[in-house]
Amino acid sequence: MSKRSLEVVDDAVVQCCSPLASDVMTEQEAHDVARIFSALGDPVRLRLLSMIASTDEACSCNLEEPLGKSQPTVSHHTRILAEAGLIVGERRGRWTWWRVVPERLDVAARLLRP
Amino acid sequence: MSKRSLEVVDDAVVQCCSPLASDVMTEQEAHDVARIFSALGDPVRLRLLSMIASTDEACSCNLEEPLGKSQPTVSHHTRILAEAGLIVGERRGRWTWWRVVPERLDVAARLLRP
DNA sequence: CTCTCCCATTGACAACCATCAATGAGTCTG
DNA sequence: CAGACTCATTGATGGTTGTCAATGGGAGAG
Repeated sequence: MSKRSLEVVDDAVVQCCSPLASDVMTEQEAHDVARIFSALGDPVRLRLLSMIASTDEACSCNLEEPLGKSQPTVSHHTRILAEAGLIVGERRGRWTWWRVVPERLDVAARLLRP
Repeated sequence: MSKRSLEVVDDAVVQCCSPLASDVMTEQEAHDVARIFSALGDPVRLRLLSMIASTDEACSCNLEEPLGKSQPTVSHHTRILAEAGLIVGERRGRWTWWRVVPERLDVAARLLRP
């Protein structure tokens, strides 16, 4: 992992500053949280989430038109948001009803301001 | 934009539920915030940010090795974080010193829990 | 001035992603 | 059952992104 340490010389004396804790955030940890943030990292998904959050429950029939995106595209984005745990969908009759998962949003929010 | 409205029938009567406010979040607004979140949506950048945040200031000399990424890659990621306004870099002598911008993190955090 | 060191930029490439048309899988209505 | 409707899946395509080797541009040391 650290190829430099194979060299014989002691590099410590030429360090410019104190070393950082190498695992402030684990790779695994970072990978998990990154999935939440990258789900939020798309304008269409942000508006989608914002629409769902603006009501208790939102059905897909109302999402497609104001977004100006096709039905497969909206379905694609809702899936990504759902896989990130940010929303959950319930099939009730013909329509699927979506609502946000506030606890999941808090996971991300707590990381931004501990 | 709304092809369906070309049909003569009045679709309003068959709506499954009450319409959503179409601009809960503006397209422009979503576009701006998405840049913050997509900057956070990468595991390497998250660890990078976490390392910088763990000290008052971090110089690049300490970032490359614990990340296990090449120097151009680290430079690439710091630039994206900087363009999103999440960190600022100051060239001081040979080294560049990075620090986080807490206000910018709050912009994102406030969106997650108003 | 020259040499070394740190960082940014460029170029290239593979992997991933957003988008939509077409199609499929269920569900309600008549 | 038959037709209409809602949503998911597939396939294809153009665009974006993460990564590194190679190179460039300044800043400090000698």
